[in-house]
Amino acid sequence: MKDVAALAGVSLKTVSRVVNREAGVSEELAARVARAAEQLDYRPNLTASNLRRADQRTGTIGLLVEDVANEFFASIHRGVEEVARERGVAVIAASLDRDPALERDLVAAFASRRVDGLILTPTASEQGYLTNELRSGWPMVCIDRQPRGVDIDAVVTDNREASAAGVAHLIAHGHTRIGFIGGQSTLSTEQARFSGYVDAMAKAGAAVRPEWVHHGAQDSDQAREVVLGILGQAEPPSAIFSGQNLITMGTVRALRDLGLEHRVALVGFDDFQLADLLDPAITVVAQDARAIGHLAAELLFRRMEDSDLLATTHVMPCTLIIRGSGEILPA
Amino acid sequence: MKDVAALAGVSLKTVSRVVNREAGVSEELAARVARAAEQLDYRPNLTASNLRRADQRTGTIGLLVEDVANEFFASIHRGVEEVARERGVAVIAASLDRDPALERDLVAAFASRRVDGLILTPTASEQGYLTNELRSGWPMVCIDRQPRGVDIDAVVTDNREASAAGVAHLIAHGHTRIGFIGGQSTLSTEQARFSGYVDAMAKAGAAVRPEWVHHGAQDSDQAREVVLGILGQAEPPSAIFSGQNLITMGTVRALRDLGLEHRVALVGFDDFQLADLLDPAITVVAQDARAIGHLAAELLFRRMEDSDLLATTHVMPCTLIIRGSGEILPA
DNA sequence: AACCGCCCTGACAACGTTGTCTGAATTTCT
DNA sequence: AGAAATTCAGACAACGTTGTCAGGGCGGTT
Repeated sequence: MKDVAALAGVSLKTVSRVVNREAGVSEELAARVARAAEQLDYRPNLTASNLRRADQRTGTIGLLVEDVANEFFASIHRGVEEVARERGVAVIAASLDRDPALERDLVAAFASRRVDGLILTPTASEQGYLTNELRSGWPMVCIDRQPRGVDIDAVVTDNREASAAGVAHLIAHGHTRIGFIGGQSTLSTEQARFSGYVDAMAKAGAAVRPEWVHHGAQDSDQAREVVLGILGQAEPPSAIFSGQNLITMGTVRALRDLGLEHRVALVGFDDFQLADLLDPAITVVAQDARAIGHLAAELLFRRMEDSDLLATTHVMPCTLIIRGSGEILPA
Repeated sequence: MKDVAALAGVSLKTVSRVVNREAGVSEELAARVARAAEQLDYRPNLTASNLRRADQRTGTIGLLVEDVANEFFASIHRGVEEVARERGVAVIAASLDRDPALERDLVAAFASRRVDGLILTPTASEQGYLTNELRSGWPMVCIDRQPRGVDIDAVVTDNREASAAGVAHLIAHGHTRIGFIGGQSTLSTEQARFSGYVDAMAKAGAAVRPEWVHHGAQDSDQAREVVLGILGQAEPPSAIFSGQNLITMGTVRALRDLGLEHRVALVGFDDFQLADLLDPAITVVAQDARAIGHLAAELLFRRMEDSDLLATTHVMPCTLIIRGSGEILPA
């Protein structure tokens, strides 16, 4: 900037004014400065400008998800990006990999970077450590899972009800022997999805058999192993409800391995690409990940403008997509 | 920091020393400062520290891909993140959506943010606009596509050869009537993949029939329409080579629509989830997206340490994954 | 002709941090 | 015991930018 000022023969402040399109610089001078900037290939230093600037905005928001490569979270990322882009805001994203320690580290790292706001997928068992940051007015929105120990805006799905609806769908097709394969059980989503399963089973007077229930599958392969075990029992379930997209994929693989894909019914939580092209096509309870990203970002920006808003929890609708696997009748 | 210094009864510089774990502060004093920082919930301001710091590093790198929600690019993102995380570096990612203007805007935005380096998926027809940035020593690595008009490190696949191998696989199974469905033809990858198709066809003495070739499919749905048109011709091809993952999915849908999925052979470029569970399972020429991300990030960091390195192009291996759809014999 | 006000422009301090240098206290050496 | 070396701490300027304020020129009004 100093060089530009020298070349244009003006003061630093005038260059600053031109760069920021502030009023009160004669056109002629502005053109001269612009030419000089062009010539020197000048790029304003946003980090320095934020340091001094009144609003202290870095034009950056943070996004912490479980895994940027998981299509559910990648779609959320995309949704967030679309809203941020309209405002010229950049998105720093990172994956938490279900590691509670990483959650705190990355939150601290983002705080150091002074991101203007944070969209967080709660991973640790509770988020009390955020109290100070919140009190200082750092805008924050949680997605997918309800935060614990703090009062933050959240965009979630009614996992319990959606899960119950999925299980009820199986029951409506005559199943009572229904297994449940869930992910990491410390996550509120998993707990809620299991509760929904229990609710639906209870309502139908069906027994929840512990040997048909598994918690803590970490990935597709583990889920596959678990399902193989469950279906290998003397009295296997006639249908399975799976708690997450990767688990559903593992379940599909297990059913294929056993040649049971047309005999055992399956409803999965979360949609995934090509679910409709499998044979049978997979019936799922689907969340609209991109919409979740949109809403979370909108809420975050709203909160950045007005920090006094009350924290509210937004429940996103979930839809049951009927495709075939969930309509297989019991033998 | 001022407050921490006051509370601990030391100077600013001493706090700085403790925060940065510089040698030369007595343990006792360091503990006192640490306590004060803890008490005030102090978070160092990384942007301010970068301003003054000698190396001028922001601890941030930029990643520009076509779409963060596309599983190929999401996996690259993940690979980049893994390498960056080891170094405490954050990744700002954004989607270009094949928009050349956006490419320039986002590069400028990242330059303003002073990201330490940039990983770019070239989208515009040429990257000459980067010359100045490069001369100033801004580390940069291109992925997926060869940049044009500038000399930059690149991590690419030998699309031409890989594509030729895929087509040759179809030819080896007796096909000579092979269609090609490609994406946006301004991209070097698309051109190379088409060239590979032409190579393989020529080598086998098979005719490239323009009515079996389509360029510029933008997404899965468009690809589906195109394939429906091509297979509806009086003399349709007996096999299809598709140039990209979304196009392959669209092609699969079209084949299903026509009930031809077991009659018309298909080999796709790029792997995708569940390709092995479709019926038939889809034979693909696969790139290892995560490995591409790893390598690109490694190269970027290497270049950040030593800016005099010669720009080199790294060609990643590609593997033909045989699953069924590519082994369907012509009628 | 003197005054007022407006329009431009620039000087200067400040943002939160770190690099450099200086100095005081302590230890080690002769 | 005195000199030299070492350790630890702080004062100050600087990073690249913007907010504040002061001032110079110019046109219009009385």
